Amino acid sequence: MATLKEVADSAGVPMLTAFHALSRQDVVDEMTRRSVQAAADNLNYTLKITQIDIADLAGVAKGTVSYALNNSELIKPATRQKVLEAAQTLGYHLNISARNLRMNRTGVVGYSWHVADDPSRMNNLLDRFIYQVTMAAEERHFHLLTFVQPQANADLVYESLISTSRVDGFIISDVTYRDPRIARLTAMKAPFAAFGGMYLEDADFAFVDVDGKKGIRLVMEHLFEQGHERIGLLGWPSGWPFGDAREASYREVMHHAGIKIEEDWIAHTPNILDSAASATRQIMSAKYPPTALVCANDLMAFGAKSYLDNINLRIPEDIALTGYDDDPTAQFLGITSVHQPIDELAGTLFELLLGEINQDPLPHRQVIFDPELKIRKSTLSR
Amino acid sequence: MATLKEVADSAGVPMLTAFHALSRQDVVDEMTRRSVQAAADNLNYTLKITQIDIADLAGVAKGTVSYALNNSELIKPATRQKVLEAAQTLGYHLNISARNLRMNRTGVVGYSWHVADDPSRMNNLLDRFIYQVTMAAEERHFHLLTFVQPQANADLVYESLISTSRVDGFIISDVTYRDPRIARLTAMKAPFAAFGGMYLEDADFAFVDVDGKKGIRLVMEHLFEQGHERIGLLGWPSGWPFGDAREASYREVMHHAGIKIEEDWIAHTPNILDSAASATRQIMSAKYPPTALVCANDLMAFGAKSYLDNINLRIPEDIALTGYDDDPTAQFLGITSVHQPIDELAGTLFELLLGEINQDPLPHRQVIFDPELKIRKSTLSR
DNA sequence: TGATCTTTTTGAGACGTCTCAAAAATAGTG
DNA sequence: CACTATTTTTGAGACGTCTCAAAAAGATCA
Repeated sequence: MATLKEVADSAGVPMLTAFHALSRQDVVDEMTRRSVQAAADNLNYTLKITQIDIADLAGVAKGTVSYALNNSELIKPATRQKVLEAAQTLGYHLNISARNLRMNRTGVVGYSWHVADDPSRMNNLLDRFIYQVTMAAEERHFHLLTFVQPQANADLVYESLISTSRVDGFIISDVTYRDPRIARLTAMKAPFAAFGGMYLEDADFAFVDVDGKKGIRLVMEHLFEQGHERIGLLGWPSGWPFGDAREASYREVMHHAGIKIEEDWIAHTPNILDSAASATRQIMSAKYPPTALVCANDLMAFGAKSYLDNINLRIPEDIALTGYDDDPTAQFLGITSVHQPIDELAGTLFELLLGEINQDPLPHRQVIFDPELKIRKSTLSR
Repeated sequence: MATLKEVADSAGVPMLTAFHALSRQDVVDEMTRRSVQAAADNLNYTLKITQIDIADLAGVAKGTVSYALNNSELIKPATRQKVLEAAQTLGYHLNISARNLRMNRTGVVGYSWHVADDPSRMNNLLDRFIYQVTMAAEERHFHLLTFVQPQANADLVYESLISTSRVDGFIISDVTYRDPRIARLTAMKAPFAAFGGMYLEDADFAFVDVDGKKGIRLVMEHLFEQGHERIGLLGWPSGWPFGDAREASYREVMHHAGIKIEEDWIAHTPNILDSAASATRQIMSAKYPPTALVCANDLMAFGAKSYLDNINLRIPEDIALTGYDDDPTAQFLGITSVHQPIDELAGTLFELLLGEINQDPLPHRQVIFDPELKIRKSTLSR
C-alpha cells in the first residue's frame, strides 16, 4: 500500500492537505477532497498513520522517528520536538503488533484467574490480588491476559500461550505440591512468578508469599491470651501447601503450649459455606467441644458463625471465632482475622516477574511478607 | 537471520540433522552437533521454527504452508498432510504477533473488570459474569485482556487500547446514562458489546440485558401472594440504570396494586455491608415499618439480615426479606432471590461482539433475558 | 495428442516497527 | 583552516505471517 505522501504527491497537494482531506476535516474544500480521495482510491490507500508518514511530514528518516518516539538519547532535542509535533498533527498511534513482532515480546502477562468449574475458588482474597496485580502491571506498561485453566492438563494452556508468543510470562497462584505447571514452565524456560511457595520443598522459582504459619501463630497466641486452651480448627482438606501449613502451625503451637489436641476438634471442609457449617456442627459435637474455633479463612468463619448463631451459641461469650484473610465480610461481622498485605505484595511479585522476563532475576527471588492480626469482637469476651 | 535450511546447507548436513543438533536431541553425535553449531553461530542463527522451515522440510513453498496450516480448501489433502507432518516434526508454533500484524487483528478483547478504587464493585455477579465471558471468548479462540478503568476519563483508556491495536473490541458492563465510554467508542467506530442497556433511552449499540423490572415484579408478586402489603425497598443511590429500573418497577407494581408507598419504607445505600445495615435500621424505624423488605441485591440483603438478626426480628415470621442475583451467600442463608442467566447471556454477548468486530452485526443486536425467581425460606412464613 | 478448463502451488510483497552499520553533520583542536 | 573526534541522522533490512496474481500441474474432451 502507498504512503500518505505518495497519495499527496499523486494528487498534487501538500501532505497535510491530503491528510485533512482523507480524515474528513472540514478545512479542505470539496473539490480538493475529491481529488485526494481519487488519488487514494487509485493507489488503493486507506488512511492509517505510520511512522513513515511522520517521517515524511517532519522531513526526517523513518529510523529517526522511531528513535524520537522512544525517547532515545541519540536524538537531538530539536529533532525530537519536530517529530513529536508531526506525530501529534497526524494523530499517530503506535501499532503494538508491529512492535511485538519486531521486539519479540508482547507486554502481556498471563494469569489464570479461574480454574474451570471449581466453585471453591470463590475467594475475595484472589479478587483483591488480581486487582492489585493488574494495577502493578499497568504501572509498568504491561497488561494482564486472564484465561481459564482447565482442571486437567493445566500446563498445556500455559505452554500454548507462551509458545505462540501471546504472552511474555505468567503470574501463578494456588501453587501445589509438584505442580505440573511449574515443572512445565521451568522446563520450557518460560518466565513466571508465583504467589505462594514458601512451604514447598526446594522451590526453585521466583515467588512472594505471606507467612501463613506465622498468621496462625498470631491467632493462637491471641486466643491463649484470652484464656482459651481448647481450641478447634476448621481447615481445608489436605493437599494444598498453604492449608497444610496452617494446620501444621496450629498443631505446632498447641504442642508448644503443652496442650493435647483432641482430634475431634479438627475438621476439614472445602471452600463452601454449607460444608463449613456442617463441619462446625461436627466439631461442636465433640465430647469436650472447643471454646475457640480457628478457621482457615473468612468464608469458613462465616459458615461457622451461621451454624453457631443457629444453635444460639454466643460469640465470643460461648465460643471465640477467628477467620483469615480479613475480607469485608469479616470486618462487617466483627470477626478477628489475619490481614495479608496483598497490595504491597503485588508490586513485588510483578518486579520479580519482570526480572524473570528480562533474564535478569532480582537478587532476592523469594520474598516473604508478614501477616497482621486484626483483633475484633469475636475473640474479645471481656 | 538465516533459516534452518541455510544453516544445514552450510554445515553440509540434512535439515533434520541440523534441527536435532540445535535442539540438543541426543540422536546426533557430538562432532556433527559442533559443526552445526558453528555454522549457526557463523550465520548468527538461533533456533526458531517458522513456516519457512516447514516449507523447506516439506519441499513446498511457504505460501503453501500457510494455507495448509489454516486448513484452506485450496490445498490438496496429501500436501496438507505433508506440511502438518513437517510442522509436527519441527515442533512448530505459530507466532501470533506476526499474524496480528499481517491480519490487523489481535484475537483479544478488552474488559475493564475493575473500576479503580471503587470498593462498592465487590460483586459476585460480576465475577461469575467475567468467568463466563472468558469461557465464551476462549471457545471462539479469543482472549480477554482485563484492565483497570480509572474513575475519571475512563474513555481514554479504551481509546488507547483500541488505537494501538492492542485489542479488537470491548466488553462493557455497568453502562450508565450518557456513558462517555459509549460515546467515545461509537465515535471512533470501535467494536463493543455491553452487558446492560435496556433501560437506557435509545441505546443504539449491541447489548444483552436481563429484565430487571421483571425481576422485581416477580419478587413483589410473590410477596403479595404471601400476604404482604407494606413492602420496603433497599436500593442504590439513583443514577444507575439498573438500580433506577428496579426502584421504578417497585413503585409501579405497588401503584398498580393500589398500595400507597410510604417514603420512609425506601432507603438508598451504596454496595457496602455497613451502609446496608444502617439503611435497614432507618427503614425499620419508620412509623409503620414494612413487613417485607426488597433488596436491590444479595449483598444488601445480607447487610439487612445482619441488622434484623441483631434486633431479634425473625425472618420470615416478623419480616420477609429478598435479595437479587442469587449468589452463594443468599443460597446459603436461604434468602429468596432473583437468578440472572449469566451463563447463557455471556455466549450471546460474545457473539454480538464478534458481529461488531467483523462489521457484520447480528440481526438482533439487543437481546434481553428473563430473570428467574428463587423462592427460599426468607419469604415463606407459613 | 493438443487444446481448454480446473485445481493446486508458487513466490513475491506487505503489514509497521526497531536497530544496525554506515554516512553526514557538528564540535573540538592546534 | 584542516584534521580528528563526537554526535546525530540515515536507510536498509528483518521480524513471521498471510494473500494476491501468476504459474504449474492435472483433468477433461474432442
